[in-house]
Amino acid sequence: MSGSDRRPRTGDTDAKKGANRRLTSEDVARVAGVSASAVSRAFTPGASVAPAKRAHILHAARELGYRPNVMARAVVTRRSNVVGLILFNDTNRHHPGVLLALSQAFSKIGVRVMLFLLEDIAEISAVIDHILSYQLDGVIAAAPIPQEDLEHLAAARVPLLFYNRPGENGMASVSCDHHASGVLIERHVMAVGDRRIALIRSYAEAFVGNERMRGVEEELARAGAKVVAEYRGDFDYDRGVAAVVDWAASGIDDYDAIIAANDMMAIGAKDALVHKLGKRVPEDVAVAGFDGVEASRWLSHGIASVDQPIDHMAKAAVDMMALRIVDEHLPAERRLFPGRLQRGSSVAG
Amino acid sequence: MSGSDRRPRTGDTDAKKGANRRLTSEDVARVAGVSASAVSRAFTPGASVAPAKRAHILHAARELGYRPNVMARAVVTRRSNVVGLILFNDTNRHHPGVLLALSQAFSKIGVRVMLFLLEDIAEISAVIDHILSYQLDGVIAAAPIPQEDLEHLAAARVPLLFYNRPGENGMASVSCDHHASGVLIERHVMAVGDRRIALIRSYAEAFVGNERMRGVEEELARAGAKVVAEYRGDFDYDRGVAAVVDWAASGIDDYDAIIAANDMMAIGAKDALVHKLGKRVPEDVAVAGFDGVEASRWLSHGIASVDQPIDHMAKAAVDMMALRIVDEHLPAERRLFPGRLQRGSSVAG
DNA sequence: AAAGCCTCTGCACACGCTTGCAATACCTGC
DNA sequence: GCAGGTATTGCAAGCGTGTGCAGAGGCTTT
Repeated sequence: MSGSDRRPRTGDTDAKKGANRRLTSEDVARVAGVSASAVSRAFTPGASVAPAKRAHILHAARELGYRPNVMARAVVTRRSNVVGLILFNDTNRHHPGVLLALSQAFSKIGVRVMLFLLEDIAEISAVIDHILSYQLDGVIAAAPIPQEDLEHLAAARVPLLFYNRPGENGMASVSCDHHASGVLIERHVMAVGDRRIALIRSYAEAFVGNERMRGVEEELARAGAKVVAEYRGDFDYDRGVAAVVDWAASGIDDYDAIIAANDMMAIGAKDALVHKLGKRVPEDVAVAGFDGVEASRWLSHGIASVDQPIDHMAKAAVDMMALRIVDEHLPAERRLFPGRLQRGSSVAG
Repeated sequence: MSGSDRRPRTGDTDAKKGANRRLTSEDVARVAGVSASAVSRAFTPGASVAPAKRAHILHAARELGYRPNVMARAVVTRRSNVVGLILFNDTNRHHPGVLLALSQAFSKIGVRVMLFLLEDIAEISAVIDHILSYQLDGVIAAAPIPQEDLEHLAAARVPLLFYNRPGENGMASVSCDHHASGVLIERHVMAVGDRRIALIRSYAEAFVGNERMRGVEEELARAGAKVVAEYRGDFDYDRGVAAVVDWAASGIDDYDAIIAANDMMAIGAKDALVHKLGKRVPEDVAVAGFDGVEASRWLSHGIASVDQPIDHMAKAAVDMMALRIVDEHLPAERRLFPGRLQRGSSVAG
């Protein structure tokens, strides 16, 4: 039958500029003997098309290899089905599960992710600019956003959701309760009798690290324990090592527990204690961290930590975003998830 | 021909449905007292606009907070400035640097990345479908792609580039020379006198793992060393542990070196040797892996490995992709990068 | 048999942008 | 002063899709 003749771009009926046209709904329409509108409706769930005709059209489309052009659709519907994800590169490096969880949760509801991995906080304004140009449906930010850019996003009515960040001015957020996690880990450390605590902080602007340490310090003060050493790190393994080495160089060695702002630094500290100072963990010094990353559970580490329920968090973030995309007047919710204590051989008991 | 009477259904020039319109080039045009075309040209580098007028327009645009709608632009120019990145989730988990390097290299040339993190290989066809719908400018795949989908991509003229994969049928690819890396690490292990080798492989479909092991085995045979144990793993730490535990359970303990298909498994194997069997590394058994991941260099691990020059590879991949996007007839190149030996305390010497 | 109703369908326009083309302005030389 | 050239500019026709509206049937009701 000449009807099923596969002729994607020859000039039989129209002689268009066939040169490099892509397949369009009109091509399918011609083949299926319907209008372009019908094709559009066939691809729109719930649209008004006779079931038989829809099947026929979809068949023809498949035959030709046609797929609706999402960009064009986005122009008219003003919905791209793409969200932006802003992450610091070290979030991914220190906790790869976050990206994975978010990406997959979005994938499940058919939303695509445009990734913005920041190396430097200074890039953020440029990134927001791109996001606005791309008319993304929403943005999940695991990074601080300058006031000015917040306003731009608001003006463009792009729903914004903070992940593991405070929802400044009542903005929506999904976060682990890092303060509570700090309290939790400190109690765990105290429970085995350690009272002279050394702290390895994150850099000063890191919300997550600060909250954790705030929790630790409050609980520690409440229980009458003492901070005998402090170090400002940056979430990296190397800084954990450096902390312990520096303390030793300064003659500080009267701590009986180290609490680091994340697992990577905790592991670094533990490694330095064991391999540089020849101490035993946990007998001489206990070590604890946060995040419950994979490496923290390795046989050689066994770091006591506080896990983040990232799968639940990701699901919540994605659900919330989906709702806010549909209804922009939805009140901004702030969801907080409790961390879970992960025991480890780095703290006795 | 009463066609010249174009009345877009608005009574006046303004008074549009202001409700939820976004800012358009026409808005800027009105304010700046020019046509929409002029606005478009002002935003197009190299377009023909008087410099003074361009400045004026850009100023007005900034004042209003206008940004060109990239989706609309993409519809007409057929270029979205977005590429798709297909990765297995475990690539990111085991080697987070890859995503980072690629993402940042693209960012530098103003190209955005749409991320597809696969959990299961079965998802890939659906992903390709999405990619085609989104009319992405190109795709970098660090995963195998079924023949059928390759054809779809080719039909849509979407440039495809394999990353750390064979460029099947002469397709473009950027890859580390994993076979050579295998030879390299095996020589390194042999150099310290170890001749009874135990291998921890990846799963059977993993190209990277297979190539590495092929290199190892060739070199090993050439030098007259022997494979005394084998285990099929999957790139995960746990499988490294399991390999050693399983061998012990089967009474196999005459190997003097373990070579694993990646660092994570090497670390697992080393941890099991030390913490489960009470052996010493490297005195009793040497351990080596591949990738040179951060954790491999930690004090407690010190895994001998072969590093991939991922920054160079990423840059090459991005450059190549950029060229292929501009010129679709560019011959498919296959670039191979040599790995670099990373010494570690897990292999004596 | 006429009226009423529901289900489908195509037309035409909109979405926000780019770009070929023709028209205008400006400048040069004579 | 004018012809000829160049640098800008606006017009209008797309790009590929969604969708309100009106019309066409088909079916039930009276």
